[in-house]
Amino acid sequence: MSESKGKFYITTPIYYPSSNLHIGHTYCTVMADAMARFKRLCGYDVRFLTGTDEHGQKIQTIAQEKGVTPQEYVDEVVAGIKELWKTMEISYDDFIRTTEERHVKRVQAIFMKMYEKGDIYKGEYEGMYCTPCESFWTESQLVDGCCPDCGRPVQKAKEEAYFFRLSKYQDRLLDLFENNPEFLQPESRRNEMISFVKQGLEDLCISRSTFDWGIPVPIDEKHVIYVWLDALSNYITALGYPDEPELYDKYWPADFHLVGKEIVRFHTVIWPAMLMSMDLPLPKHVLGHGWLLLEGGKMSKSKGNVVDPVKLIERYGIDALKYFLLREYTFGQDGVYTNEVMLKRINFDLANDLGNLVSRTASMIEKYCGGYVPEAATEDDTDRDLKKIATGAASKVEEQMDKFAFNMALEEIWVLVRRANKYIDEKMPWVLAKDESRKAELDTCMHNLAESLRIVSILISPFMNETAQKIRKQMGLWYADIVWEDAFTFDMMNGEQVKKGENIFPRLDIEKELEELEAMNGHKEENIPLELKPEIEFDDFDKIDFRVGTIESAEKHPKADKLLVFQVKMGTEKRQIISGVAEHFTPEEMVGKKVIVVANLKPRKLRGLESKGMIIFADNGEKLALVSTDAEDGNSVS
RNA sequence: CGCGGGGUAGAGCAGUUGGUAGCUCGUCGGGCUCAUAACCCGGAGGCCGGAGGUUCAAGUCCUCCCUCCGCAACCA
Repeated sequence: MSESKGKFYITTPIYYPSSNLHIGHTYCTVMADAMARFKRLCGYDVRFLTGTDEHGQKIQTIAQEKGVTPQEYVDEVVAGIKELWKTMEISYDDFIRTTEERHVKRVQAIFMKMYEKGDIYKGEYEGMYCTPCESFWTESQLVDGCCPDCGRPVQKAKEEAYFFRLSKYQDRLLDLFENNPEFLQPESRRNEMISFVKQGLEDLCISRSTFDWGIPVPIDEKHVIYVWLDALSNYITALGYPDEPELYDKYWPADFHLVGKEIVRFHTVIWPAMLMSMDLPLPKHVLGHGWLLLEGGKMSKSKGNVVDPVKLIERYGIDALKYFLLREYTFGQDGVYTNEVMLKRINFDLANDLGNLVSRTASMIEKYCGGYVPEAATEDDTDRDLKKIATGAASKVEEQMDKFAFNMALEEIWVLVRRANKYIDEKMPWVLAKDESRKAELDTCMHNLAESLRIVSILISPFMNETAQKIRKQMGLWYADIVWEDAFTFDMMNGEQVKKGENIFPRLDIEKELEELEAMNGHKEENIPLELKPEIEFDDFDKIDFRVGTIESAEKHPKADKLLVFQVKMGTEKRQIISGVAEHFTPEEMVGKKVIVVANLKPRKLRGLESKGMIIFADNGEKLALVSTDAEDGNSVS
């Protein structure tokens, strides 16, 4: 019985169930899971938390569109997420949902703590308001100057709201970043946050009254608490803070918050400030990991290029996917996902190196030793070298895992796998087997290979539990639990019955798999309804006056990279229209083109220049295309 | 002068505190036959984005420039 080396509390973000999760989410969760399993194996008292962030306007809106209650909607999505984690053997200790009673009441308690501290005050929130939707929007959320939901115009409006004195903690936050370089990694993110805080922090609006799918503000039931305040609290409400603090006392502060780079700001500015306000200890580390990108750029649902982890798991197994994600990418940096990269990893590392090693070892022990692991009887330099690498691997893995360098940790294990393959070639057991006088050497060789695989099975178990078990089964180690310390010791095996089984990772025909994966993506069902904005009346449409225009000249906006300034002729009238298309078109190629213009759009200034109207473009989510016509300019379009 | 990160062999990437430039894949040649056409060895292939500077010594430190990518601003 090994005594605990201390506690280890690790978290993933709680995911927003506005749609199904994609491979980017599983990437983060797989890393957290691997770390949790590793620490448990090393003897830490681990707590691994994940969950879902279920409040907010977006959820409410989606539920409305689907004609269900928000609760019904999130229940369904969350069931799917839990199912996915089960399939992936994610070993979380707790799964928190922000709609759970335990969370709701504790967030209210947290709000009151901050309120009593004097850090929350009532003020006025000013923004763009859409009356029919009862929604506030920021300038940047507006689509064509109108409500992004219903497309109707918005007005400036004020409403009562509660604010958190974030500005008060500016200096302490800066101090945190500058004096505790360990707090936020990687360093590039830390630099970003330092400059962000230096720009000055404004107080944060932490209540909303335009929708009600959230946790009510305890002192004012008309308001619900801002989703980020709600969501960030999960890391301590799940531990029972403040009313049942047993787990809290044991595990807080968190050792690691694992988060995506897009939410680093919330976890390293708002969250610590909240904790400071409550006089609670801060998390020890926040790690911002990178994104998995596709060749075209970011993964997003609207582009329809989301990689579905479930399909990959069904086809290649959970361990292959986990191995690939952890081995291929460097923590903290973005990585590019392609099917080909994944297939190559699986084939070269898992099938060729590890799978084949297990296969050849098992079959030789069966063939040369009657299926039982013999004792070592001799030792030469080659044997010593193998043993050295085998027994030294565990501490190298520990070293890399301390840095969250999953890819390097796995690489260290594969140094051993490759060494063992090489060992076979050096020893040439098939030659030894033909010479009765060299039986001792042959035994040693088989013994050492079995030992190497025993150690490999321990080392990979946090990353690929299923595979570890398969190897142990074939090596006759079914009777023993996996114990980390055993990875430091050689010569533990003697007489185990080896039984060659199925190939643990069958070799893939990459060309063929690529085609089939491609086909799976291409074979979308026919006639899937598009995701559209809410239906409009003919009257709404009729309000728009489309006209044909000829672009007479075009130039870059002097003060903005993304804008082009066009002079457009529409029949008798010439006017200036600005479009955010500089990334897609050069000014030169636009001159002379005939385009469709929304001619009666309210004029607006863009970075100092007036734009009267808007030019229509087609957008596939990635690239814009001209919507052109050969009609005469000035013609109306309807 | 908004903030930040990159540019290293055909591709994808490592290169800690400055000391002979590495890994995986591909490619060419060889070995082996226990094994999943797998495994092992060897070769070719780099002005480490460019130009200056510091140093006995620079991929690594400093300055400037070119270029790509995020964020921010902005996309009527």
